[in-house]
Amino acid sequence: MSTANAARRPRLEDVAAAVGLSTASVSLVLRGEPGPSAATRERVLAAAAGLGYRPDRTASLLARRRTHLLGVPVVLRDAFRAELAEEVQLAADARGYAVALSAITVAHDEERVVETLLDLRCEALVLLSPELAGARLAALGQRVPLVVVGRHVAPAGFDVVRVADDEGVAAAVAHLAGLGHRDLVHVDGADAPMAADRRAGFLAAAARHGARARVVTGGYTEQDGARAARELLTGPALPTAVVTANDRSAVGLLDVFLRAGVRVPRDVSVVGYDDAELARLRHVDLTTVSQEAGAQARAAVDAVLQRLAGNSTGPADTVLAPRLVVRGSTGPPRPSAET
Amino acid sequence: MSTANAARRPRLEDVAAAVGLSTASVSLVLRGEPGPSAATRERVLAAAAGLGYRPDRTASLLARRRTHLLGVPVVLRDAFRAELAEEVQLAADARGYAVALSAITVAHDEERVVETLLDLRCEALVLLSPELAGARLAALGQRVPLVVVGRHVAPAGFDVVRVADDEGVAAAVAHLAGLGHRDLVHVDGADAPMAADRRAGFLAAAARHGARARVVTGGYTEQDGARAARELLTGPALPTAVVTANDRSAVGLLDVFLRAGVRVPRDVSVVGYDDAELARLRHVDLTTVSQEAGAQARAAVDAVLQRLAGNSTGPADTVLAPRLVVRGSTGPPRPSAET
DNA sequence: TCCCGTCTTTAAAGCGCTTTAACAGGGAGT
DNA sequence: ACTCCCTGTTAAAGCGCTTTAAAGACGGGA
Repeated sequence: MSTANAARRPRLEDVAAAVGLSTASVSLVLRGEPGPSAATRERVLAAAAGLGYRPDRTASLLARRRTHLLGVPVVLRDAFRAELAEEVQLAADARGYAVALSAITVAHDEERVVETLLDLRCEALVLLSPELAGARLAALGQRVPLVVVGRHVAPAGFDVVRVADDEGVAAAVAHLAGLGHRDLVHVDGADAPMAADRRAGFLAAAARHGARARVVTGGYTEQDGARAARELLTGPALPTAVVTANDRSAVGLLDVFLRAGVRVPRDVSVVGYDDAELARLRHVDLTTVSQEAGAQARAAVDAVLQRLAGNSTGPADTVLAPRLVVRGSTGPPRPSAET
Repeated sequence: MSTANAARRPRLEDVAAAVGLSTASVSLVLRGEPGPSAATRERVLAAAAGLGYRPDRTASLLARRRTHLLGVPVVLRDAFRAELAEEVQLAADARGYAVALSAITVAHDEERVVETLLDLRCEALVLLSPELAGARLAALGQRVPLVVVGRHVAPAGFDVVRVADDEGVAAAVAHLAGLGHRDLVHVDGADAPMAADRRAGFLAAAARHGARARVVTGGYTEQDGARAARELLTGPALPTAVVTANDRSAVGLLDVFLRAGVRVPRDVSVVGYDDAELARLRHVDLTTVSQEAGAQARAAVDAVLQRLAGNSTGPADTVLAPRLVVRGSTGPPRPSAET
């Protein structure tokens, strides 16, 4: 207890003093860099543990101009994107990167959150279905390694990872057609990202299967699905099956159907999109198209780390295959409802 | 273009050179500290803007041993806590603090997330309904300013902000009793945080109103509510009203009820808890008890900043008043179901 | 004219870590 | 015995900013 006996956080220097070495050696040992001998390593590690030493990330980062931090703006209210963010954190973790999340809110739009994240010195950004205009994305891509997930946009100075949404919806339609459905409705995602792909996939697939196909304007929230459901209920005749633009919309739609006495899947089959956690809930038990959140997250992290390492061979558009997950919300159409 | 014409990020020194001042002055100006004259300020600001200068947070933090960062572990899958996190970010923002979120996942338990956040040099932590044992919380509170939100735990080296859950449930019961309900069920939160308070509040209030009161084991997820609903449906007689431990549970319960042909609120009234976003959805339209997320978040941020400033007058337990939000899921009991 | 107080500005010493270049101290080779 | 080359270790110079103690500038009162 020389001068300061206040419980100061131990520094590298303290560890060095404890073992009678220089801070340089200790630094090497602690980071597992080659150089120090086995005996030295052991002593240092023991001393560090004894002192309860934890490196000061800030200082370390300042010194090496690296942060090993990935920035991810999140919309906390969107369950699927939150799930995706979680997967990104998992994937980043496995590669030795930490993730800083920052919430997009009314007071903090996407642009501002990006700045916050950059101020935290994130080395790269992972944007989940960003709403930023293409030009803004390109500009941002100039500044920092970037990967855009879940949006069909031409890669320009950044990478894109997404799922072939048209195929996903096509698989859903094929499934319904296989069950005998001939009158399909798509509650679309209006002008949201990927909505166009899903809509096009629906129309093309329905045509291919010779089914009657209608599109109702929807959106990506439960509200939107509920609204579409009310529209369908007041319309002339219910279709035998509905494919929504995402699971949240499907849940809203289901809810309104149930309240109206429409049984699922007896009266109407419903297919969602995303395979979000809520689709997996036993009481919802929604047939849906999996976006393979884990795979997308891993691909995104890999892409951005490649770019960070400078091994990026030009902007890449990675398109993963979706996967139909059949659950209890789909079944054969009611005989009376056919033709 | 002397040596490095690579687009290096401008430093404080560059700004200083541009205006012919020292870095010290520039630093003062940029932080709005008193000292520099108005004329100087203007010149510096102009130069900084011209160069597109952005301070290096890492270096700044290293130098002043402050980060102005609040750490918040989040469970992204829990919509209400995510909403709370969002409110915390808003509140922190208003007070000049940034928020670092880190996701609690299967691979990253609460304890580990806390370490991650501390490594990022968060100055204080805001824990939203943490699951850590009381002793661990106390230990953590020794290390770093801490506030626990939404958990009824004795403050010990940290502050607690919560809502009077027993009162909230009591208000719900009073509302139902006022409508004429005499046969109530509480689908509780099992052993989750605050569940005991809500359960006790329910029993006490029901007794006060002379209503028949039953408690069914539930939990905080849709699954739990759905399970409880199935249990009620197979039981002897449905109650005329159900109070759940939270909104998610209520939604699961509603869903199962609807599928079983039970109409809400005609056959059964349902009250949730939290006033999460999903309760507000038009098609759910759930009567619920607001936890005043915004107020809790603000109180939490204030408490932890006080503690950080050292003005904390001992551990505080701030208990806010809940507020009943009446929506469409409650109504008078069916005449036939009375008595 | 000189001294002093007020208002600005700055030199320089860190913050805690990384990294580079250089330096001991031994064998091995000649 | 001498040089060469390892291997292991370290002194010292930063990283980009903040902060402190002190120096300048300037005007007013004695």
